[in-house]
Order: sequence, then C-alpha cells, then structure tokens
Amino acid sequence: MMPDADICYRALKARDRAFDGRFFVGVTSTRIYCRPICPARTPLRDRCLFFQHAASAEAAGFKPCLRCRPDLTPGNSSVDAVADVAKRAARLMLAHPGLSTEELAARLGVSSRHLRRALKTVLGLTPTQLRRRQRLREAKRLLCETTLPLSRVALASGFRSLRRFNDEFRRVEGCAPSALRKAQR
Amino acid sequence: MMPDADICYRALKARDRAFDGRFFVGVTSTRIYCRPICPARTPLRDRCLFFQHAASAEAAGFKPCLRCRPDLTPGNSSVDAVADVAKRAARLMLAHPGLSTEELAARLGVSSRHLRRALKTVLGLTPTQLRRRQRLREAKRLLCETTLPLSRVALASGFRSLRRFNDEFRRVEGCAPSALRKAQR
DNA sequence: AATCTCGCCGCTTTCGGACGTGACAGTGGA
DNA sequence: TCCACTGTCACGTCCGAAAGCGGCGAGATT
Repeated sequence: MMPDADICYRALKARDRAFDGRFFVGVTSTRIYCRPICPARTPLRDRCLFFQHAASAEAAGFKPCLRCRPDLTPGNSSVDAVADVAKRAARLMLAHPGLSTEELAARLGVSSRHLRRALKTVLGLTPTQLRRRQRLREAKRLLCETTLPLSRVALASGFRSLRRFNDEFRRVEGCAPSALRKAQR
Repeated sequence: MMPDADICYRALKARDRAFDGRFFVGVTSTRIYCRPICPARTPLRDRCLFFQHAASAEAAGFKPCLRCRPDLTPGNSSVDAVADVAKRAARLMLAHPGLSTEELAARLGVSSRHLRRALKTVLGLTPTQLRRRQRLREAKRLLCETTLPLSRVALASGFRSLRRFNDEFRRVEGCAPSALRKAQR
C-alpha cells in the first residue's frame, strides 16, 4: 500500500530515493505531478495530493513534470541522467580498461568534467579510482585463478606498467602480488 | 605606474575590479596570463609574474587566458558577458519601457532567468525594480522640466496607469507628484 | 639467471574550483 | 489569472594544482 500522507510529505521534502515509485505528488497550484525525488522546490504541504500510481494523478487532471517524468519508466528522465552516465561509464571502463577519462567522456557524449562529477556523485569515486579498483579486482582474479607470470597479469588486467601494478597492489592489499599468490596455496 | 607585486597579488586574490586593466598576471606553471578579475582559481604566489601591459606578458611567452581575454578590449570576453547583458538590458528598457521581462530577454538573446540573474548580480535589482526606478527618474525629470499635466507625465514616463504612478511616487519620494512640482518653484 | 620489487623523475592527466547559461516548477504579487 | 521571481539542478568551458603515469635501473627473490 501507499504510505500515509505525512510520511509522503516527509519523503518528498527529503527527496528520499527509497520512495521513488512508491507514490506520486500532484501540486494543486500548478496542476503538475512529480516523483518524490524531483529536484523542483518542495511544494507547500496543503497544495499536495498524493497518488499511488501515475495513472491516478493523470486521471485527476495533473500533467507530468518535465524534469522527473513520472509518466515514463524510471531511468528515462533528465533527473536520472547523472546516475545513468555513471553506470554506463563503469560498464565501458570494464570493457575498455585502457581508455582515458577524456576518451570515455567522449564515448558517453558528455564533457569529462561532467563525467567526473557524475561518478563522484553516484559512486563517490573519481574515474581513476574506479579504474584502479576494477583493474585490481581483475588482477587478483588472474593471480588466483591462473598461473600467468606477474607481468602478464598486470598487462592483462589493464595496467600499462609493471611499476604501477606493484605500487597499487601494495598500497591496497598491503603486500606484493607474489605474496598473495603464495598465500593462495 | 604598476602597483607593487604584493599589492597585485592581494588584488588578484580579491578579484578586485578596481585593478582590472592596471596589471596582468602570468602564471609560470601554465604559461597563461590573465586579468586580475579572472574567475580561475588564484595561482600560488610564487608562480605569478606581474606585468603592466598585456603586450609585456605576451612578449615573455605567455598566452592569453580564454576566459578573461586579456588580449582583447575589456568587454569582449565571457567574463564580461553578465555585466554586458545587464547594461544592454538597462539601455533597452529605457528605450522601450513597455517590454516585459520575457520580451526583453528574447531581444537580448538570453533566457529570462539569466537576465534576472545578471541584473541582480550587477545592479542588485530585479527587472521590475529597475524599470520602476527608470520610470520614476523620467517622471521626475518631466515634472521639473515641463508643465505637462500629471497624467501625461505618467504615461510618457512609461507608467501604464495613473494609479501605479501615484503609488510608486509616494512610496519612493514620500510625497505626491504635484507636491514635488510645487516645491520645485 | 630470470623474475620481482621499488626509489627516482620528467611529463601528462586528472581533479576540482569558479562561473555561464539553460530548463522547469512553485510561490506570490499586481 | 498571469507574470515576475526564485530554488534547484544539468552540463558546458577553462584554468591551476596536484596526482599519477610509465620508463629506468639497482637490489631482492626464487
């Protein structure tokens, strides 16, 4: 069931992501309805009507907000764009560990500045941090599941220099790559 | 003469408009030179070289910043754009006291949101406040320099109702329009 | 001996600050 | 009722600082 009106209004004020999709708000002064996470200014309490489904709001004569697009599948509105960029960036990075941030941004069709912002907002990481994390994860997998020489492992997991591989490994794991493999057995 | 280096650096940190044109900064790490008012992050003290003229910086091998355009006549760079919009808006408004904010913005080629922001930033006024100020100034001029009847004065200075004219006049001047004219003599 | 590890270093990249400008919603005033 | 005003966010540009990168080479390991 739909949460009660007070709960809804609180969720609305907080733009609580957890409530996205659980209810919709119609604003009587504008005749527009939104998702709880809409970035628009929070309407006054007594101008809100809460609905369980977008269709009910629509039936009551409200028009869908153009920013949060309550009438579309979540993920297709401009408010979801940042999360979308971040997600696509992470996926692209996995597929092409060698791409620079600038190239990545170009493929996603946004500026590199925006890409950085998006990743920071969504994951709390810079592109480089995410890349390193992904590379290291792959490296550990190869270390454990194969017997490739270390230099092969480094290259295969996306590092372009042995120097960096060793450095990063020790920084995060606290030991040299060979030590992990040894401990593995 | 050019201010001394410490003064320059202080002016730079403060982005002091008063020093715009009085000196230029070359940043050794980037080989770029700027006007003191450039919005870019303030460079470290020991990476700054100060020049009296743009040409001297240029001669020392620095390239002009693309934001503050120290190589162009002041008023032709993007950092001057806001001030420029505000100035042009004020002028247009004088010529056409009847234009709405939206129409004004359209003629200036910017969004009305941006126009409002620009006026607020530069003059500290909303479009309506500026318009009212201009109308009142013109009304006072007509009151003093002509013998037009009050209703004529109001219309001629851009007010679209006598009611507003009287209201506004009293609010700002503290007396009725006729009182000013009488006092004038 | 072959493979790893790690300090050093010049050169790029990356990161974040600051601002421009747009879109849209909600409130309130004339 | 309509227009003006503001809050909130997206996303771009450009710069300055700092971090990261990759090569080199010497010692350490196996």
